[in-house]
This record gives sequence, C-alpha cells and structure tokens, in this order.
Amino acid sequence: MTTAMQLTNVLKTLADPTRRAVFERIIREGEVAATGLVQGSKVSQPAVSQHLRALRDAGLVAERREGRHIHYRVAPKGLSPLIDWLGHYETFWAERFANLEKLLKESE
Amino acid sequence: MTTAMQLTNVLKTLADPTRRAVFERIIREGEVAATGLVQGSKVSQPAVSQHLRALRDAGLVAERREGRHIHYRVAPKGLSPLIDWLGHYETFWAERFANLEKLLKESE
DNA sequence: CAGATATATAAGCAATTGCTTATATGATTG
DNA sequence: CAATCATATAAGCAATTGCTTATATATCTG
Repeated sequence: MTTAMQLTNVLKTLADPTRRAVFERIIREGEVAATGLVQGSKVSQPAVSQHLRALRDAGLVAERREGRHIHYRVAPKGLSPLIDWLGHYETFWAERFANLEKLLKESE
Repeated sequence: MTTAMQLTNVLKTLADPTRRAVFERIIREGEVAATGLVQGSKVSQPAVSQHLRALRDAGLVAERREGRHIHYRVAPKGLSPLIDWLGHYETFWAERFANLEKLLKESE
C-alpha cells in the first residue's frame, strides 16, 4: 500500500526537470556512477548529489557502493505510488472517456 | 506529442496534496461547481480558485459556465503527458524488472 | 602516511509556492 | 438599479526549493 505522502514525494521529485533528467539517464544507462551523471549535466556536482539524494529518499533509485564510486540504478518499485494512484482512478476514468491502456497505446 | 514542459506542469500541479485532493474530488464527483469544492475544503475560497486555475492551466480540468456557477470536470487528455512519459520508458523498465501492466495488477 | 579522487554536507541566497485577507468582477434576483 | 451570490484577482508573507561556493568525509594509490 502506498500513502498519499509517498505519492506526493514521488511527484515532487519527478516534477523538477533537472532531477527528472538525472532519473531518465539512470533509466537509460542502467547503472551509472554519480561521476558519470555529473559529466554532461548542466549543474554542479553538489547539485547532482542533492538530486540523487532526493531520488533515493523518494525510493526512485537504489545505490551500490563500489570502492569510491557509488553506482545508481532505478529502484523497481519506486514508481509504484504513481502507478497505484493512476490505477486507483482508472475505473473512474474508464467510465468517462477511455482506459489507461488505451491512452497508453494512443500515445506519441 | 507532449513536451517536457507539459509533463513538468502536470507533475508540479499534482504534487501539491491540497490541489491533488481538489482534482480527486472532481474525478469522483464527475462535475462540480467551485462552490462545492470550497465546501469541505480545508482552505479558503481564493485558495481553491487558485488551485482550479493551476489545474486548468495544466490541462487537467475543463470548465463549463452555467449562470454564476462554473462547473469543473476532468479533462480527458490532461493526464496524457504523464501516461506518455510512463509509456515511453515502459520498454526500459520491462527489460529490467517488470512491465507497467504487471505493476498495475500488483498494486494495492 | 600524503595526495588524489568520488561523493556528501553546510551555508547562503534568489526564486517559487501556497496560503491568507481584502477587494474586484460577473451574473442573478427582487 | 441595489443587493446578493459565485468566482477571480491583488498584495503580502512565511516556507520551500534548487542552485551556488566552500568544505568535509571516505576510499584508493603510491
């Protein structure tokens, strides 16, 4: 079960474009060290570090220390609060316009 | 097609618990006048009005004027940026742990 | 140990946010 | 028209946010 607070946390965390970009890179690259994320980022190392902390606190990423490097990866259940919330209201939406799945197919 | 800005807007708009509560009431009640939303809200009428504006600006709700009442309803495509974004990364997640649909079933 | 590298934390600051009270606008009713 | 009801806007304010620079911590290497 997810709480409203967890959902709020996930939404807030993903709402910042810079932070979301970091998250998307972790998704795409599978497992990245913080250094790698700083490279090619528009913001400073501390800024990236702070974003990584936020992502971790929101449960969106997990980390694995390897020597002095810390590798970040997506946390499987991190998006659950969001998916759960969408799923919870799916029935309401389905009645009124279309279901989630259909919207998914229609996208792009 | 949805832009990153639209997604950011939707996420930011839903990230506030009070505003999200307003949105959820609109989902559940189908079509509500602003007055109805102020009733039973913890915040003032202007606060609700500001939240409604934010929801409308994010494309999450639509309005219909009827005399001096304005009735709000969910905008069908409002969540598209969010659904699209989840869908866009679904393949990446599927490869790594589970697909969106499965997570949806597992929820609750 | 000393130096280098990887990451985190601290402090400070401008910008944004969400609320309030007060007031304005718009529509209806008598 | 005047009064009332529904909603929006303005102004102000405390709290939060995202960044910066400076510094600390932790790990590795020679």
